[in-house]
Amino acid sequence: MNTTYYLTTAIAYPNGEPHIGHAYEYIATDVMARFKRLDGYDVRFLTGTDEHGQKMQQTAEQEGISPMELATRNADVFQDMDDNVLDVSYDRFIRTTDADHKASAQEIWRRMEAAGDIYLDTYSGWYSVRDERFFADDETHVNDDGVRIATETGTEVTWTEEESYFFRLSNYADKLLAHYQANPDFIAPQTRANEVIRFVEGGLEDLSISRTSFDWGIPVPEATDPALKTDKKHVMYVWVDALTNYITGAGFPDADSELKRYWPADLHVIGKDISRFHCIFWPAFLMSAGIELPKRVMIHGFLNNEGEKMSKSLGNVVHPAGWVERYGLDTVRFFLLREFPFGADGSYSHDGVVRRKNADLSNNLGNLAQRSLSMVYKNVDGQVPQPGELTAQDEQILADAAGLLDTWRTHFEKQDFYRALGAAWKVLDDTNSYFADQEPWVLRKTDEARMQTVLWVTLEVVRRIALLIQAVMPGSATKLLDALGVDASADAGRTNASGEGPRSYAAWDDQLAPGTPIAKPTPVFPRHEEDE
RNA sequence: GGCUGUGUAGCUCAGUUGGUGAGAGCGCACGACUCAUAAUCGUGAGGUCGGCGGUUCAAAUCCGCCCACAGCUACCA
Repeated sequence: MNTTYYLTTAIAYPNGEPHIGHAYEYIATDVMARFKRLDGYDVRFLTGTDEHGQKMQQTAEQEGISPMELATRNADVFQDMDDNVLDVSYDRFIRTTDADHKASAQEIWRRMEAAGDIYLDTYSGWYSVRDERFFADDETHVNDDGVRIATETGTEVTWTEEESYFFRLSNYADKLLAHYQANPDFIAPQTRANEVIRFVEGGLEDLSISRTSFDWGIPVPEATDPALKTDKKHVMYVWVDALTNYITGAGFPDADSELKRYWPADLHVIGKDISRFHCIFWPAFLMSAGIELPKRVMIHGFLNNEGEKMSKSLGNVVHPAGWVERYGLDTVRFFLLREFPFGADGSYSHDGVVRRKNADLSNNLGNLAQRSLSMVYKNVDGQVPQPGELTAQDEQILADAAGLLDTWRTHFEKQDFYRALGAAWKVLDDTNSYFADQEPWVLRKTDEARMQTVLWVTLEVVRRIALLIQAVMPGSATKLLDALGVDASADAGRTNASGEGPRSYAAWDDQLAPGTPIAKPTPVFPRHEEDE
């Protein structure tokens, strides 16, 4: 059995249209999943939607449909984006309304209760009767008439107390800090880890983890401890429910599940807005329930539109489908990972995307493949050339390309797609220099054997690059490998079948065989054309 | 306010434990080539390394202060 690799995206709260920020997270996680599959791991990739909560219930009521109907409609939008727009290779699209998830969430609750970490008390806060929800202190203000109102909705709020179950988060600050210290890669990037650590060092308050004011949620299981009994009907406060999806996806609580081997998760990929929930609440819940902790939480940044936040009011929200239609899926996937470090905020613009597409994809990679394959097609009888004795320059560029897999493995361990791609494109730069320096179009007339060597070396570099970028641009990479005459195997990282065969990383050192037929090449990465 | 971090060529950024005359990519200018998707290759442009002061034989790299910007400062997800 191969080593397992279990990774997840955050589950989306499907109360609106997905935007490019959602796509960013799904694409990055997909690239990670594909890379690991190509590298022979037994991968499980989970994504999905977080469907409970008061807001969903209210929206459904406004629309005159059931919460489940609303949730299904919106979950379908996200799943459709994964399937038909972004080509996300998830293994399961989990919904928090799935039956096995309900059982899972109730079981982790029972275990936290059994650990003595749950008690009954009252939750108090500023409550808006009109909005039927609580507001945090800083979400309210006192208006000119001396009335406290919710800033967001402008409705009056009153100090209200509601029965609620609490989780003894305050007991876990020291344990969490010890865990962070012992596992320096648990939270990345470092700057986010610092924020989390400082926060925990400041002390943790217990957490309200149930509500009675609405019922669109997973029911809190019957208490076993008499002190926890109540007549009121509680549903789980959303974070216990939502976070638990990650273990549901690994078969919890079924001890015999074949999915059990995937836990603990290797990687949770999330946005910076929910780092606290994943780096503090989630590990505390798991510690309480006696479940192993995930190995790493990678926190990515947000995307800005030409330096400005995306917002509906500015009208600059980018929808993934529109981008994919305009630039092409592989360009979008490449751009998002190549343009800025994962973990830092990024800024995108039309010009930026086009620059990457033309300079990196069409010119640097696409044209290198096209010029070398064209020469092979025209001058070597349409088959992979026969290399002769290799010069120091040949050896150098081949060695640089050969080293990329280890470079990628190192960078991917930290989800540093930016540097991984940078390293690959450095080799492409050098290969273009090599090609120009060797002048195979001159050798064609002066030294055909040498020309064949140069072309073979170039094709070998392109083959390795193509193998690597299957993870990032599965469609284009497949075309490239087709053009090189590499036998098809599996599906560019979409499934675990990609871990073997001539297109897997197991075949990294299987050089192109001279004599293999090469078809007449056509450009794999056309330049950007704007239809105006 | 507190905490954390950032501030290096037009743009995006690299710059290990302080030490060859401060770098890359993109964009730009000029030149070369013609196999190739008007692609590619070479050269250049001379940036007080945010500011001031200090430590040192020597600092972008250490210390102090200041300025600017960003993030975090708990229960909407």
